[in-house]
Amino acid sequence: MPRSRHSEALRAAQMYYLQDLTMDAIARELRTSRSTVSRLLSSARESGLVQIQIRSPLDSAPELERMIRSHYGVDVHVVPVLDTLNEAETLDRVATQAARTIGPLVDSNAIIGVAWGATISAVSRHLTRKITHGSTIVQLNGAGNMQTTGITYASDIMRRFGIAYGARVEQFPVPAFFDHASTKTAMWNERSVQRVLDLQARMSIAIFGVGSVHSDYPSHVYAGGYLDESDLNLLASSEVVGDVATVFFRADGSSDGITLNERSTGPSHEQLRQVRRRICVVSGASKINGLRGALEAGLATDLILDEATAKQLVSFGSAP
Amino acid sequence: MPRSRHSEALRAAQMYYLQDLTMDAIARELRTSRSTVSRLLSSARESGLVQIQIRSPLDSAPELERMIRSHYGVDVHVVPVLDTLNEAETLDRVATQAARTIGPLVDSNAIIGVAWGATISAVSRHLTRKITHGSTIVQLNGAGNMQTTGITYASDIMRRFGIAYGARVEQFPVPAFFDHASTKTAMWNERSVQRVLDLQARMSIAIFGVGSVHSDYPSHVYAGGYLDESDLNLLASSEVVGDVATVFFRADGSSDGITLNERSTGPSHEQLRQVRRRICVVSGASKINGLRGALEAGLATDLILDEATAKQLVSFGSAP
DNA sequence: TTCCGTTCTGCACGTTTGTGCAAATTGCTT
DNA sequence: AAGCAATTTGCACAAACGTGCAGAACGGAA
Repeated sequence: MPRSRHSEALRAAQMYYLQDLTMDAIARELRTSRSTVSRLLSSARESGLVQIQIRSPLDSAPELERMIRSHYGVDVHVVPVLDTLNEAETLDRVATQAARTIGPLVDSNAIIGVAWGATISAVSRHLTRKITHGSTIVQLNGAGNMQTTGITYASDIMRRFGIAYGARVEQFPVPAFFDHASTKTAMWNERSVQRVLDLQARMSIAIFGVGSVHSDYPSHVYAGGYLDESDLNLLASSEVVGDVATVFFRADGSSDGITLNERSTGPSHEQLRQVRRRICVVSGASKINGLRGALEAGLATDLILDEATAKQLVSFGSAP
Repeated sequence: MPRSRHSEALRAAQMYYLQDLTMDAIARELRTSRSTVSRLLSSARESGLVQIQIRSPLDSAPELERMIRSHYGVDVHVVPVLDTLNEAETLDRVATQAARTIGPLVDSNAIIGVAWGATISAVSRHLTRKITHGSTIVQLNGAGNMQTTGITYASDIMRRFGIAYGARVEQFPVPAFFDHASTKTAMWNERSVQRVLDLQARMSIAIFGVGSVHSDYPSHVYAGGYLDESDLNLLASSEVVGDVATVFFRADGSSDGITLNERSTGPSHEQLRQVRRRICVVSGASKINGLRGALEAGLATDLILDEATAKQLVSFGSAP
């Protein structure tokens, strides 16, 4: 972090990536050891000084991407992963690639809405740093539940985003679901809450996963003590297939008349669709139902998902 | 270039650069050998699929860059090079970095004006591929001289630019200087020439070096049989310090009354200054006089130069 | 100044990556 | 179908790279 180290890292990065010198040659010019140069380059990469991106010309994008793109109208990034890998490993790789894909989209003065959940948590752990000015990270939905405040879990995610982009972090200190819709109405008039809602209304980027009701690997929302027995029955009887930021929808993307949403703290689908860039990260084919619903609802503009799930999506999609 | 190889390269690049797998792991997933993966990655880099760039946040840009930027109002990229290296090696490194710096600036449908000379020739040899559509490379000034047509030399440069960006190439088949201004006037009315002039008028990017009269290592223009004895005397008596694309200027940037310019085929300074992005590449401190003149004339918006020359520029600049 | 905790450095080693070469494959021609 | 030239592959080796560790350098606090 000291100034001269930073500028040495810049020099080293220029020589390595722009002039194709070996670390050895750079070490000699910088009068230091090769291992130091290796470390300088690591830090240049980590601090976002070196940006590596992959631009796949649309016309050479694989079949899979083209089909999903044309069917759902989203910008799609399929993460190549062997179908045989376990869920945890797949998640890790999707998250790594998602973090790197998001990086270039973040700009100065952006307001970035971030949901919480296993997927986004994994993404937050792989973010690479990029210096921006005046950016804000805003939490999309409350995280408290009946047993715990859930605050640390969600706030760790938020904090990691904040650090990566040098952004201010705005938490949303409310439960995930209110017990009574009237409490929500009351809270929504509180000025502290309104500040957060106002930021959400001005988001330029939203980042979220999806929850799926019939997932082998149930989302936090369905398993973590956020909903009680009667709530779960309610979901079943409303034909809910999944959620985005704790707001539920059916297979056709509709969400009207799902009473639980009146007690949820996430942004309504209508509001979410106002956001210019809405990035959905999905790992694991068991989320396919939730994912399809979210896409039908038009919640995402960008979709990052593993190859196996992408294949599922296409095989369903071709016979609607 | 075959389709499947291209998409294998894309997969490999995603796994390597976006998921941090080793080549070994990628080889296993792709059911091929590690060396093939190594080659796939090379081709992904060469074909411009992988873009590596270095974004130096302005506030941490080294002293040197800030001073030049504020003094001359150009966007400057100082290439770190030991002051002790010989000219040829310095040129090679400046050219490599220049080529990589130019890459990201080239877009589809761009019209790119390219001058010729030792510096730009070196740059052309280091270009990395980037696929664009509908771009055009247009030669800025004629290359013929009294002994040879100069065509192959200049056209090699042009061709390399064309290949790198998948662009159409428009040569400018005229001598560097006419013997008589009247011939130029006549030629300028030819439709074949007008097509080129029209393209030049619509350039979005211009790329050029500078010639310097008092360079140890004189430019092609001053040594290559383009000018005769009396021309050189003419330059001396007009206090010319250098040229850009065979159009001459004095130390203060002025070029009025330099009669040789009336016979030159390069774009007038006035015309050049219309171009949105004007990239000047300079290697070697002996070009300092020409460079200062070019900057005074406001010919460049972007300057790429080696560190030693940058230091010279600053030390002059601070005592104008 | 001396002490101690922290950060940085270079070494040595193991890992990862690039590349010349011969064999295998591909694509085209006859 | 067979032949041939051009390309691609895997091997084996050499070059380049990352990192744990011990010692050096640094930066306060006493």
